[in-house]
Amino acid sequence: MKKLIEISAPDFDLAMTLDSGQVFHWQRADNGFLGTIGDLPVYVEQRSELLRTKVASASSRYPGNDAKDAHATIAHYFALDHPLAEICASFPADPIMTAARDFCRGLRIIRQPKWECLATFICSSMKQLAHIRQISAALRNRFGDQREIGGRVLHTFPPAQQIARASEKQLRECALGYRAKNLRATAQLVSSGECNLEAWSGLSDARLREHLCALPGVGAKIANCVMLFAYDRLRAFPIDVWIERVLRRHYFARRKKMTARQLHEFSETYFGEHGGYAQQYLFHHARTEGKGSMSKSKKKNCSAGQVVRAQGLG
DNA sequence: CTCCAGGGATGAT
DNA sequence: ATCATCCATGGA
Repeated sequence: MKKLIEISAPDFDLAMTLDSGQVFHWQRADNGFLGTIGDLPVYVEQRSELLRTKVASASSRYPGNDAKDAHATIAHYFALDHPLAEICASFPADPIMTAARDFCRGLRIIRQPKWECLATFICSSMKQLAHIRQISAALRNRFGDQREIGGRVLHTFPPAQQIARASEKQLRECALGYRAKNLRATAQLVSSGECNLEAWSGLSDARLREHLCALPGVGAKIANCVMLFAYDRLRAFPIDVWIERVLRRHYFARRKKMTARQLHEFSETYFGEHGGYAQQYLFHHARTEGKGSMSKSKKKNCSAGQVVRAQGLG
């Protein structure tokens, strides 16, 4: 049996959110998406400002059921409580940011389970989205628990304990390559209790980043992704090659010799208290715009005209 | 500071 | 069918 739950979701674009490179396991099904939220298998589709969701009912994980619990779980996961209008209003008003903001209307930074997010982004290093999806699916299928919904089988993301006792060879069979060692080592730190991801919620941004960067396979970029996508640190500003390109091309077109350090300092101050949202919008816009008819050379010519003036920053 | 391994999908020829 | 390109971390 399934339970149908409707959730009011104004100012939300489900498909864009799930396709913006922050989460990698949702699969299209019927008119919506199938995936897990922690232990809970979920089907979700969007009808304008309404989410129609189905969850397996009478599950042992939801004793006494409650659609109410599932409703809260789903609304929290998709961060429907983030004040999107305020967040967008806090962005700097330059042309690049404004274009990204208009393009990404309804895109939200979701709240992922901490271990799942950390593990997935350790696997993401030097990989493209399509490939990260495959790694995530392979790990789930091999090490996760089965959950059934609507006659389909999904898999939960395997707990740290499960990854910790897998062999490096088994992990490499999930196409992890050199990341297998890092993922396994981090899983062991987490499952042993030496690193308590939940307890880190209480740390300041700077301390949290330090703790994350101390884990094998985690550098500044991945630490910022985990802070943004799992710890609700909306200021965290991950800089990958796409964002670096955006910054150099549009914000520093005239200054050739910006070091990575200078770019970090600029992005931390310039984009403000919701810099992570700004980053996600710039990222998704840059990756998605003109996918289709426009050739590369045309794209280049197009964007060359839109250089943001230095504005006395940095 | 610079250089580079690493590996599989995806795009170009 | 082969070749080039994409990419974060960590160590030399």
